[in-house]
Amino acid sequence: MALKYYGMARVLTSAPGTEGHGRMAGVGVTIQDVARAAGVSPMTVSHVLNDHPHVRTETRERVLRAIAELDYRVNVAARNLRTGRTGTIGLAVPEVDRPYFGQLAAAIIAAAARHELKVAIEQTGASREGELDALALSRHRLYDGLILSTVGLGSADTELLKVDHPVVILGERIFEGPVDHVAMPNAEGAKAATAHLAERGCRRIAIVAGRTGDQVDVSSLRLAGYREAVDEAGLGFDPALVVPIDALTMEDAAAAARRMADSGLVFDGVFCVTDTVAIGVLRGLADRGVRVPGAVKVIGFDNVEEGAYTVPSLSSIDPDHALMAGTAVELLARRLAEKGQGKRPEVREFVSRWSVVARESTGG
Amino acid sequence: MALKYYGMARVLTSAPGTEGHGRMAGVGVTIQDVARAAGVSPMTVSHVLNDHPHVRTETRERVLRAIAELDYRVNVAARNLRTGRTGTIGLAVPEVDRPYFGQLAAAIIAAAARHELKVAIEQTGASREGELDALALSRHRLYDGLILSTVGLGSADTELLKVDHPVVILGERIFEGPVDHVAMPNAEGAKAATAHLAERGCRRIAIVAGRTGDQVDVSSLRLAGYREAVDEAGLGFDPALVVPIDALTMEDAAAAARRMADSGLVFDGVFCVTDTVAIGVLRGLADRGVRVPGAVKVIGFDNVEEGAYTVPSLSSIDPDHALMAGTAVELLARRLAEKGQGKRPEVREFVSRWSVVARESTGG
DNA sequence: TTGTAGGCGTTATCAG
DNA sequence: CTGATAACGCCTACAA
Repeated sequence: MALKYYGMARVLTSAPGTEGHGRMAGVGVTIQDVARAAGVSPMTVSHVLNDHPHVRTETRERVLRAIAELDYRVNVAARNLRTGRTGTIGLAVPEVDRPYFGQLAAAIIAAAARHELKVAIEQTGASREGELDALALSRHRLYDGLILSTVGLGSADTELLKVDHPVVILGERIFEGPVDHVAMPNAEGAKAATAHLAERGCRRIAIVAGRTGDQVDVSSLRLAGYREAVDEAGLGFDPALVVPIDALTMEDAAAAARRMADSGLVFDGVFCVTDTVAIGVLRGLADRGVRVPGAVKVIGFDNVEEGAYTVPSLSSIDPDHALMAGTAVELLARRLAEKGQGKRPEVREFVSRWSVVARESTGG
Repeated sequence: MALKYYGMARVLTSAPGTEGHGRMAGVGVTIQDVARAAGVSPMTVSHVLNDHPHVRTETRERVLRAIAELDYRVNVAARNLRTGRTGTIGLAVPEVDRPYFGQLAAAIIAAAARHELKVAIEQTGASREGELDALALSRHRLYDGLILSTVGLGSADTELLKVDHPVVILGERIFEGPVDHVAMPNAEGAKAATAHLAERGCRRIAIVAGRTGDQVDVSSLRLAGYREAVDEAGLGFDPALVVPIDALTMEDAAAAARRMADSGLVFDGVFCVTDTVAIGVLRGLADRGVRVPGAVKVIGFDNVEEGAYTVPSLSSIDPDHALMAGTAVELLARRLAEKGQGKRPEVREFVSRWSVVARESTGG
């Protein structure tokens, strides 16, 4: 279907300019050099660098001047070694190129900045090993702590989470885990989404979800909410309306929707376990000429930004990302502060709030 | 338009389990401890760690056993300090939550992994200061090198790029810059996109672009390509068809499209400077009941994954992200290898290839 | 094949 | 208010 013409790649190289790359400022300048230039001891420079209070203003200014002149930069590695901290937290997500995780990462970065923490993003590839790798990395003292957006780890892996640095699990809930976690209102949100479809008149509501294994993955948790809502609405649960897909991607979702339409399955509503899935479903239904919301109503979960711009625009459950991100960072920062104070307080769990965002896809 | 109901957030805390968080393995274990346990010198352990060849297999095994038993982890900070390298490159992008940059980041991470490099993602907020910050950070020796996706820096800032670590500029082209860069085929791609619209019968082709300032920003470069195509197709350039938006976001783009429809502007094709913009435009046109591709044809630039799933699906220019990402990392890795060898070879420039991806939005 | 000495650049501690 | 001393944990260079 997609037609392509090609243009050529090209590589150009140019000779080094005569302006020359002379001496680069700031290379290898140490705190010692600054101290010498300012006529003080290295310690004093360090004090200035770290905003210690007991430095005469005049001395401080002399030091700052020397720093500027020499274009001095602290060597972070040395500081990290000495202090045992890096000022960086890790964020492990399945894939940065999925809208939801991209938006989550942005929110976490913003929240971390408020705590003067930097964020390094790891990709776990949505696999158990990837997640374990991320855990290992922070054990290498690369990060002061880790925010882990799990999908691969299950309740069975709780032992592995007993590491010596703070970890906050984000997204799913690992029951009885030994670490803090920030969870989505998975069941409640899914229930609300499904109920919303029922209110809008749907009687045969399908759910498109990932294959459910462990009971703590998104799909299982949201499927549970779906079932509750279906029961409460008195619609009766029909297994044929549960449509499994291999990966929660637009591609798989679109294919599933086409199959649903082709198979003659009767349905007038679809709860998609994720907005990404919903976008795929919208596309799949369009491929078969199924009108949304006329013939079928669709709702997703995550309230991804793109959802406001699809045609029709996508109804969704908003789990308040900013709140989740902020809380995750907050919990981690608190643990970091507790470090060394020997405190070993209770495990904290935060379940975010949710809201139904009704847009065109449910006849909003 | 968007209706909301709310659910409540809740915080649960549980007492610390009696299973206890006893002694955590691996805390503060150093190479010395391992050496002692294995009955060798610390150096031997280091040799094993770094896969040096001259270690007897039996010794190596003894060491590995000790490492496993003590759950030893190298202290990365110490290693970095000693070696002067971090094994991490920085990637500075405007925002991770824009589809294009998320997908770019994923590609870079994959490419870097092939060179055994880790990637730390910085957000510059699409501002000049943000980009300068990223440059400064790597000067702090936090990263071995930096891939910088510029939008804020202009030709005037080339001086600032003369830093002591490798930098590769990605995306736009900074003319005569002293650093390597990987550029998009901006003008050529834009020209091809516009020509594609003309071939499909469009006579009044509009362009939605950011306000053009410096001549090296995406919008200016792509606008230039647009003009060329319009000229070559003999359509005549009409300034009224150049629609400026403040930010290259879906929101601004949708608003612009609505204004275009409302104002009575006559147009039958739209070249959007970016896929994100195009998605917004599709939405804006839908808001006004303008049929795509019936009444107006639309094409974007970037070939973002989402484009295949919009309704109608979005035609675009594919600049081959994987190739660009791979090349950027390749160039950086080469510079890293050259480091210390005193080589100061010519500046390299790579312009990616492009292809037209024709989908429904241009009547594909 | 293994081990010894020394220092990478910084800051905690404590003394002046 | 300022500074001397001593690590932090590892690896390069060389010696045994």
